[in-house]
Amino acid sequence: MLKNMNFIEKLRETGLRPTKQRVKICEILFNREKTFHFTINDLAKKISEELNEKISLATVYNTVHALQKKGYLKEISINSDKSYFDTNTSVHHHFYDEDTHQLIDCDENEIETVNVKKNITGKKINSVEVLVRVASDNQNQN
Amino acid sequence: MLKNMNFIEKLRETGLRPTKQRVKICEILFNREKTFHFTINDLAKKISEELNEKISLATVYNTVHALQKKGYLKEISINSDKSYFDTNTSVHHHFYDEDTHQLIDCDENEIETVNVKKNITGKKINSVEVLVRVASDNQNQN
DNA sequence: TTATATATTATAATTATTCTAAACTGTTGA
DNA sequence: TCAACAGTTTAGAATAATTATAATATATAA
Repeated sequence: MLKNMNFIEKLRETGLRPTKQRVKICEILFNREKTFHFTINDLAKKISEELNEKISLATVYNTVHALQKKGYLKEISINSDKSYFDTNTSVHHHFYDEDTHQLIDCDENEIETVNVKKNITGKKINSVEVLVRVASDNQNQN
Repeated sequence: MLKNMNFIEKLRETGLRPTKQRVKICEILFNREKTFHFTINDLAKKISEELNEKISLATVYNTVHALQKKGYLKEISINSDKSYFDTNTSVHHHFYDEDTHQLIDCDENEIETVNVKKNITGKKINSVEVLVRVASDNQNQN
């Protein structure tokens, strides 16, 4: 999805009814310049900040999963304890800052194409993704 | 840790009291040829199969986390819904079979060294790991 | 052997997520 | 326009995974 898109039309095209909750969630997720990495909790917090009427947590889960299933959101696994979603749904690589727990997208040219030599018979490769974990260079860290 | 190691001594050296629960868990985890990928659930099940007396689930969590903190186990994130541990603690790459939910270690030579060009000021790279997702090549899959 | 710190245990508490069933809303077509 | 229907939202219950608690047990050092 894209910034300033007509979300009502886009949702309808996608086969999702454009309810006011869904439209609002789409505005929060996709009306921005940069990709957005978030947990359900982050999103719920943002909704309650930006909205007068609240959206039920169950609806937030439903909508995020619906958007994911339709290919507008992608789940990223970093920790087992948190489920991150990414508005950038292309196959791409990430930096993960272990100090701030921030996730940063890599541009295509920032990591060279990964050469996979192994082959598993009867299986095709769906994706090849790199996670680069970084942390403070400071020696005095804990 | 290594197969057929004296776990009592090894635990003591590591600064962990060699209780009979910990020794038993080490035997299950490390007395094997190949690396072991498991969830806490897998491990708890294996314990109850191989052992007459049971080990409390809290102890299983405590022990796995203690071994992880000491560097004998490594956590692998694939899905948010399951927490996998790996007895291979080196930086290495994985194949994940999306059909069977099996995790497979890559040998060093099976994926070429990943060339990371991006640099984040003040941060050092802790690890660079690749996850290759594979699935059945069959067209008739769901 | 005894004192002490650490570990285990059952159970309770917490957290994230999913389920449920009733109320509500968007869409279709008469 | 409006009725009917399917899809959606909602609060709250249910579930699952994990962590906390506090009493009991054990390993270790003196």
